[in-house]
Amino acid sequence: MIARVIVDVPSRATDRPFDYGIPDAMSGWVEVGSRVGVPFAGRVLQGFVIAIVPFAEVDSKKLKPIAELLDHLPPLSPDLVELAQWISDKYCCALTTALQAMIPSALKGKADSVVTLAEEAEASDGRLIEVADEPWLHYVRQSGGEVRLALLQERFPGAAASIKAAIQRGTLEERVSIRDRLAVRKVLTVFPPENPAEAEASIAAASSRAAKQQEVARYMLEHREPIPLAALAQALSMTTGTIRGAEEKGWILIRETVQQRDPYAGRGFRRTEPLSLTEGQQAVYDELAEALDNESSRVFLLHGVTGSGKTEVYLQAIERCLKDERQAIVLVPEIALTPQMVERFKGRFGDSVAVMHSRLSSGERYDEWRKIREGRAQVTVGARSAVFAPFKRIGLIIIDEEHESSYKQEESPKYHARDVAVWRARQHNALVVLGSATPSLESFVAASASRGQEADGNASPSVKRGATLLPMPDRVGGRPLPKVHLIDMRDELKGGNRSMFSRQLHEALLLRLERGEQSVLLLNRRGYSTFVMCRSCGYTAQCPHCDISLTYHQKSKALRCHYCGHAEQAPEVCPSCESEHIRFFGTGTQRVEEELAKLFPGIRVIRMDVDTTTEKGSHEKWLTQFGNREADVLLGTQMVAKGLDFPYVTLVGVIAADTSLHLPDFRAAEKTFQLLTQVAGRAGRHELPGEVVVQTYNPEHYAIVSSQHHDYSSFVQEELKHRRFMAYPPFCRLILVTLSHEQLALLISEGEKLASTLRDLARAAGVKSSDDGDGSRFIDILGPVASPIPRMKDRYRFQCMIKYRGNVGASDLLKQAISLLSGTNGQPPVTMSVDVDPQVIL
DNA sequence: CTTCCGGTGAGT
DNA sequence: CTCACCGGAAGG
Repeated sequence: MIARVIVDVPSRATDRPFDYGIPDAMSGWVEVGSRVGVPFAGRVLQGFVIAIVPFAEVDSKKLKPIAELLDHLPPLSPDLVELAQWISDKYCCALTTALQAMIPSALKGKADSVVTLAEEAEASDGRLIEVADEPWLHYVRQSGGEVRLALLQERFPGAAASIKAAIQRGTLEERVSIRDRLAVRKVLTVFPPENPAEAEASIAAASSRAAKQQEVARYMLEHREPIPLAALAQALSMTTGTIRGAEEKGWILIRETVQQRDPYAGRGFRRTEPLSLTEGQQAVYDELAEALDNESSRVFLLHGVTGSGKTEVYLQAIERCLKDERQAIVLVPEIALTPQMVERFKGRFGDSVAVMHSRLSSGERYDEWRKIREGRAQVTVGARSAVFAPFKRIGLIIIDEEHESSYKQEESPKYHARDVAVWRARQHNALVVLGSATPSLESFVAASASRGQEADGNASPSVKRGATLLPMPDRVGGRPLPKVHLIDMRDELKGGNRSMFSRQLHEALLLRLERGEQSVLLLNRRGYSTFVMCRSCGYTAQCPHCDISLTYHQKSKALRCHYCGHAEQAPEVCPSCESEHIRFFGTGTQRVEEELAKLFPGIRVIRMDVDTTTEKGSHEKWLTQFGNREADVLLGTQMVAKGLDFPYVTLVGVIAADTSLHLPDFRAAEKTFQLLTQVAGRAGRHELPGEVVVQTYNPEHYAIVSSQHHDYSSFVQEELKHRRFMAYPPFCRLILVTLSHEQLALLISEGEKLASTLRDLARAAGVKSSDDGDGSRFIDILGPVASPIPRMKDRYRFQCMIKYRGNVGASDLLKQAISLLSGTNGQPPVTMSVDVDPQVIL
């Protein structure tokens, strides 16, 4: 049989299967989804088997055998391979890129050479025959005649030529293989003896000299449970030597065992029982349960206001799914994946939960992944990439806060977890449940269309239909949504208040301090940043490699570029006009913190932003402190808006609601509405009633007014009008192509070429190029224009936007156009990055 | 994306 | 005749 392999070279030329023979020793082990090492262009590369076929496409002379099989259990299953193919097609990326995205990074092996000293090189007296006095040769001999080539090169940097010569001559034999970045963690573990009766007799017969060793043996006979060597030594306060002594006498066993890194080890999760559901929850649950029983793939949009108890519905639906021996995936936005959230799932489903998020080390993530792969977990809670969890039989995929833009991956493969989930669910006849208090317009339109309640008569036919809307309009326990006060900051200024706190917010904060209640303050950070500006000439510090302002880091007193990492010393005087009035504007949150300290002496503030949460576990630490009421105010950026649930929070303040409103992104209003609604939902979730104060300069804007009244549907009506008028999603779809090159002129001409080729192809396919507003199909190619960041890492950037509606084969046209581009004779080629359904247009 | 290979031209 | 360098094609 022949294995068709995708090699790990992410370029267009190699993005196709290559055939390899399966050696007899591996037959039966190599499967679709296996990870293998294969010879390719004179080296060994990692690859994935995507098919096993009886005949090769090339003649057998060219065919080479697979060099090695990298795992016992294939890391991917045939359904994931199929999914990868869909992703590579839909999101225009190399198949290997999609495949790689599905496995933990610990498994991304790189080729590594091991050199062995050939036997002929040694004479009978042990002296080396060929090159006697090379120091590296002695080193190889000392290491048992075998050593990693990389290590040898590292130890003997000057010996490259002589090592190479030795390999060519055959003195050294080179063997190439793929080494994983990380193996399972092994630990020495003590076991009770195989034959307890025999051991017991032997212990009794032993002299009193080995008292300590006898103690070890008796302990193991009594407890019976395997225990890590180090832990036992500590428990009995002795050294491991004593325990090893007991092993030598045959009283106990010491073996290497695979240790599971459990990031949540030693943390007790209080077991919870299903709560009784409210009427609203029950109705939703019933519908999900029935759909689960039908075992056909469906998509539900669970539109529940904040505090309506969506999580309990998820938990019970999962329970139902598990009873049926099917597994469940829960996706949560990265920043909402708080210990609180994890606790709810661990508390209900215990050890059968695997947790996956970016704050785990790569080893921890690998172990959680294996827990799923080996069938020891039935539920996974994780960020975006958990949609690829290697379960065998998925019954349910839940996407909480489905509107979050973090479900879109910004690097290749630029997939949207929501779309991947829908596709994967179809493979498994599983349900997708999209949950949100503020659904994305795309999902909402898809769900309304299927219900026959047209959200808009002209909703695009390209919008996927067939989602079922499940509304949950009431909060659990009949608690009212918090009252939202809009404060017009223009009036504050007129009234002579130049502080960043309105009088009302000031008073509200004071009241919480008096009552000992807590407040959450949100700084809508987009628009603020930490930059340097000269107050006399207006100079701002720019990155020399990217067209972007440098950010100021207070700790290191340095200026840094976010995009390329360039760093320089912060200047003392303006480099342009030599004025001393150069100012460093700190993060917005820093400024707010300072002002709070000034206005409310003794106030305890926890500040959460990129500066204070980069350290591992810091995020968690702050939230625990706040939960323990060790602070009065939790101040932060978007991360304080999501998923937090603290009973003593009765005030939410939004310092400036509109900083995100006027960004040049068609989703600006939607993002603002979502953020305000989410953060308002943090107040008054328990017994104490909540209050929200929103400061704004645009109190009439529909996004702000709708959020004041918690009125999703009027926001949607208004926003859909704008989107339709401007022909933006969900009334069309977008593909953003970014081109970059060192040379501006070449970049522009290549960009023009791409755009005109695309236009020609579209015309030839008979698709009209403008939107008639009647919902019919069209494809429009905009640009090329300079990207929002026109230069990054010394490369200029231009972009084309493809806007289309209906089944026009847009990505096929694009792929065709890219392949038609005639090289750049002599110059390095223009790099192109394709973003299908981009979330951030900025 | 690397590596290989054949072609060229300068150097021994 | 050898060697370094380059550009283009192939990689199973």
